[in-house]
Amino acid sequence: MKIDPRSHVPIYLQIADGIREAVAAGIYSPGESLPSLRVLALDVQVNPNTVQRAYDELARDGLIYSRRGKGLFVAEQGKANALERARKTVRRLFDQGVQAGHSAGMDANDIRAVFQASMSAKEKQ
Amino acid sequence: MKIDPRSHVPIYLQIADGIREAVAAGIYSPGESLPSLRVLALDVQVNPNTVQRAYDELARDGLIYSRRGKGLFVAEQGKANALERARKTVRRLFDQGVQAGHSAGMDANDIRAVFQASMSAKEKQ
Amino acid sequence: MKIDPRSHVPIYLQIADGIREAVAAGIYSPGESLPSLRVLALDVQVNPNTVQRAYDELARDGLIYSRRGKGLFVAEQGKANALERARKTVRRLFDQGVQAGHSAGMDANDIRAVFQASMSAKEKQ
Amino acid sequence: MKIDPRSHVPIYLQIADGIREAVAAGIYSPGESLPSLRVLALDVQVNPNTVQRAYDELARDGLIYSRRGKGLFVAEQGKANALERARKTVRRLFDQGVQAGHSAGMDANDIRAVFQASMSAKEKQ
DNA sequence: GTGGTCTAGACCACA
DNA sequence: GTGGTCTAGACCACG
Repeated sequence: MKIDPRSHVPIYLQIADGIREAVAAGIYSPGESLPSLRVLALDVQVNPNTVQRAYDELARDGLIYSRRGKGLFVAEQGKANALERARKTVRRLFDQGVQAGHSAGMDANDIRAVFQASMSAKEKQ
Repeated sequence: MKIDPRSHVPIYLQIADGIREAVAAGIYSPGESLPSLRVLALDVQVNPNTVQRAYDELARDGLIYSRRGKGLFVAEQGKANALERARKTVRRLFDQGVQAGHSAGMDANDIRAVFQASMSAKEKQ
Repeated sequence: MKIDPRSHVPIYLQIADGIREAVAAGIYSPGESLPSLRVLALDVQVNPNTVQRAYDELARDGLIYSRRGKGLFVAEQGKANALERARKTVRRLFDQGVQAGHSAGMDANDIRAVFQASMSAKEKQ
Repeated sequence: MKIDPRSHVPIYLQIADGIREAVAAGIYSPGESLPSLRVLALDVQVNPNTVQRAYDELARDGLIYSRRGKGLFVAEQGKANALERARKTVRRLFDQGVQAGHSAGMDANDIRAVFQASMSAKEKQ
């Protein structure tokens, strides 16, 4: 997982989003255990409190749950849940972009062109 | 201009973005004067200092300039500047959306479908 | 005289400085009359109050004096006065530049090089 | 850092310039943390908001960056950035001085003499 | 009237 | 503890 400590997006959210995406993409499956607080904290080089906050966020969403003394696990509905949420995130970002372009006087074709450029850039990666 | 005081986006940025879009869309033209600090503050129901910070942001970007005792004016290159910036904002949002979808395991068609939905929703407004 | 309404330097100071330099350079001589408020205001396209403030500034410095009903005149010591002041202004600007360069870790040769560049640029005009 | 509250240069700019020079001179190095808002505010005897505005200025220039909850840090390109900017500041001041002298009828030798005096005065400090 | 700076003090998010 | 935002209200410079 890539963490950018200079980003204005809080680190705990970057971590939570990274895990959400990993679950949605099937990298972690329902029932499977997640990296422990300390392991993940070492991995991404942040304070364990920060990782804790990320896991709290995910638990509140019902994406993961903890079993005392056993660790953290992906919930049964975790993957569907994460996918649904990812789709909403994408939709929200697109809505914002479309709205911003529209407000600035761009027409539908202008906006579509920008989207195509964005898709092409991604495919070339 | 619509301001959402509960948004996580700072009010001063919401105001700055609103003006930027207005300039990009030609609502305010180069050389024209903008609403005074106090007038806009009353209009959007915030403290004049907050409006000033928004105008400050725009002045630093070269979108507007101030003449003490006279008021605030749209810079000559203001419209081009704002359009350019709006385009970049749209592109950044789309890039983020595409990236988020991709990370969550959505394929290009999934992502395109979400974009289409977003465009359709906008057109229906 | 060139006035830049977008400059952060107040217009009345730009006008006062312009006249000071003109007197120092001998464009206006002691005993000679200066353009009237209204004429100068029309010339540089500003409010007569602003020109008045510039003339006030100059009168306080003893560079010019007014004769009621007759107009404004350059004082006897005006040219020497203005030259002395110009020299001080130049010295102050150079002192600031030298100080700024020094504080930023530039050595004497670095600073001299910048000065030479500045002189060369002026000569080429 | 020396702050002159009676100067016409706003306090926040005096602070920003002081930090810029310190970075250019290598007193603070890339990656290193800067004094916290509150500490610096106590140090220079001004309101923390004023210090924040200074840091804001520097962050917008890319000289420093902030990490909420952690502190303020010198950017990787901070030193080069600051040096470049310092050079421009020196050049601007010299240009202004040369221009002022020229407008007042001083010739190149007069102007050079003032510069030499300025350099000598600095060396004697 | 205009914009610009500064203070005091509040509250929030983050680590 | 850190930085970030906002308000209220003061005072100044300018035109």
